[in-house]
Amino acid sequence: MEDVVTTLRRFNRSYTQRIGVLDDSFLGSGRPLGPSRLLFEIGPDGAGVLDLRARLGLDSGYLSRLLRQLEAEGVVTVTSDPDDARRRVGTLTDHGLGEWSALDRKSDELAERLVAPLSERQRQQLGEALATADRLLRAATMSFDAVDPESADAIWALEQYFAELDRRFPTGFDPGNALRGDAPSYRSPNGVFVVVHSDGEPAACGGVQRIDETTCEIKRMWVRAEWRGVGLGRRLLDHLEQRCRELGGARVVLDTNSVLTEAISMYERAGFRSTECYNDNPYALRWFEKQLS
Amino acid sequence: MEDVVTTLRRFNRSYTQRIGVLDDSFLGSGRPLGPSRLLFEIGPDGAGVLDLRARLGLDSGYLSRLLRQLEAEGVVTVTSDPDDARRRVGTLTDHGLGEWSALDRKSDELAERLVAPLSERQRQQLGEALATADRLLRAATMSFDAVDPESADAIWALEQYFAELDRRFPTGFDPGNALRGDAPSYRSPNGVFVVVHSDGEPAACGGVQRIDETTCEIKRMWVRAEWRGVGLGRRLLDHLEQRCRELGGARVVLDTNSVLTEAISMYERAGFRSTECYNDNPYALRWFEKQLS
DNA sequence: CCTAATCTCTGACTAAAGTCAGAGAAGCAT
DNA sequence: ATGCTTCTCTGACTTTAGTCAGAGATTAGG
Repeated sequence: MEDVVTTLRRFNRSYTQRIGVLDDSFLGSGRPLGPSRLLFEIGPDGAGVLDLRARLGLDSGYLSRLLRQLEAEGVVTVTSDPDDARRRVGTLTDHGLGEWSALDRKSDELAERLVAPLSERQRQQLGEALATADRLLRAATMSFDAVDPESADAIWALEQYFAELDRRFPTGFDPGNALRGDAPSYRSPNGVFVVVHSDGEPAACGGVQRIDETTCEIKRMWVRAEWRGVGLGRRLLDHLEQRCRELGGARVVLDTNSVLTEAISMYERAGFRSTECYNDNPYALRWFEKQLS
Repeated sequence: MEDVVTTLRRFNRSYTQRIGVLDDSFLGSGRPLGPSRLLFEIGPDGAGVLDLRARLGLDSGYLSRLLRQLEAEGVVTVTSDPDDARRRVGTLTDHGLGEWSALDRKSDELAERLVAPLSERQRQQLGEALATADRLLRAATMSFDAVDPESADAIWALEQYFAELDRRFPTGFDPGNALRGDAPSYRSPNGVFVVVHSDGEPAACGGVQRIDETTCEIKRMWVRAEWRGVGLGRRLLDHLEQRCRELGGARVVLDTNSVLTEAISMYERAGFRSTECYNDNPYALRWFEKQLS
């Protein structure tokens, strides 16, 4: 069995040679790759310039110029962001929307032409293989970001987590004022709140707080449903353990509820051992600890 | 189940965003992408300039300049091709070989880093998915080329075919002078010989010759062992049928031997029906025909 | 209010990635 | 030998894809 690095490199070489045709949809449009990519990325919903910079990896000066160009061509409108006048928002004109659709259609056609020689069964196999590869490569390229516990992403993730607990606990779950009240616990110097991002979208979260001289507690671990099954929970757990070490913790504890069976399984596999009740959390039925080396 | 075009386009977008890191192996080498790609493509075995042009899609003028640049840097040597003094061959100097190795190693490291967050099982899954996708995309992008039956690729493919028949026939197979003697039959205006290429390498072959006013015969159909299982035989058969139509045939015939069971299966699935013996081929035991619409 | 940070824009510029025309040499067929 | 095709190379040039500096406006925090 060949190793994945070799396979990946071979695939990459072969794929980029072939898939250039998908990236050629701008040809014939009278517009080079850069402005075409930008037009496509603005899309029917429009996009903030700061976001476009991040997504396309472009310098603000260059992006500004490209936008001016597209404006001059009558395909894009640039306005100030109502929430922050320093920022700009790009939207497509009607003409721009027509050009966007033409690009989209052409890309569809090019992709269709690429797979046309394959039988129906092969197309299905290809689709499945690509979906698997996509999922795993996305899973491999997530970023683990320490964020403020009251930031938009943190709030959103916690709301999802609490809603799930409410659904799964027999008597429901009432977070009370945990969202805002507990926030300081997860800020420096005695805590941290981590959101895992995939393409800028929150995929998981978890918090660590120091509870005494040698002990840290992991709380609020949650993985978005669509990202379960790719080992993200385990990686987040490992990451949070490392955060505990960085906070000076020699031991890490956590509590959980018996209905969260897959989480308990994961903790045990990660070396957590049952321990005595260490807090008065009304929803906790199991308590775990682990010595950090 | 989502369709493969949508999946492919999504994969493409996500993949090209991430895989840019693999293409960054030239960074820090003091050399931009173009010359780095060329150096890599010349490789430890060297390469002909005409071949490099095809592979990299570059203008001869620009390629000449890049080679001059690499020569000046002492990493490449350019000499005339001994077989044709108009052509050039590029080879790596010892210094160039060192730089090639460094590039190769760095690409390995970047790929390794990309998949590092995945578990062993996930890496295996990713490898399998990529291998499947690679294989199918390669299968989808083969070229069906009419070639001279005495060209190098045609000769090579036929030699492989004959060797396989020799192995599979109980009493062996002796082609006699078929290689050269039959060649005129597969040339315009009454015949054609097709080699299927994948990345410039022969993957399959087959010939069509007109045998009377309304009938063409398909012969010499062969698929390379490593390309079996992706429907290439069937596509070649369809292609050769089309070639028959282009030669004015309303009916197509072929002969085969009973031990070639998978071929017989394919013909039957493709609408060929058993017919009476139409020739004196000592190795043929089954004869098929099909009306072309 | 003040200060620092953030975002966009414009001036000025560079490097990279090429294209096209045409010349010279080599190869092939008649 | 002649004429045509093929390949590379050089001159001359253009477009694309940017980078960096710094100014002006806005926002946030103390």
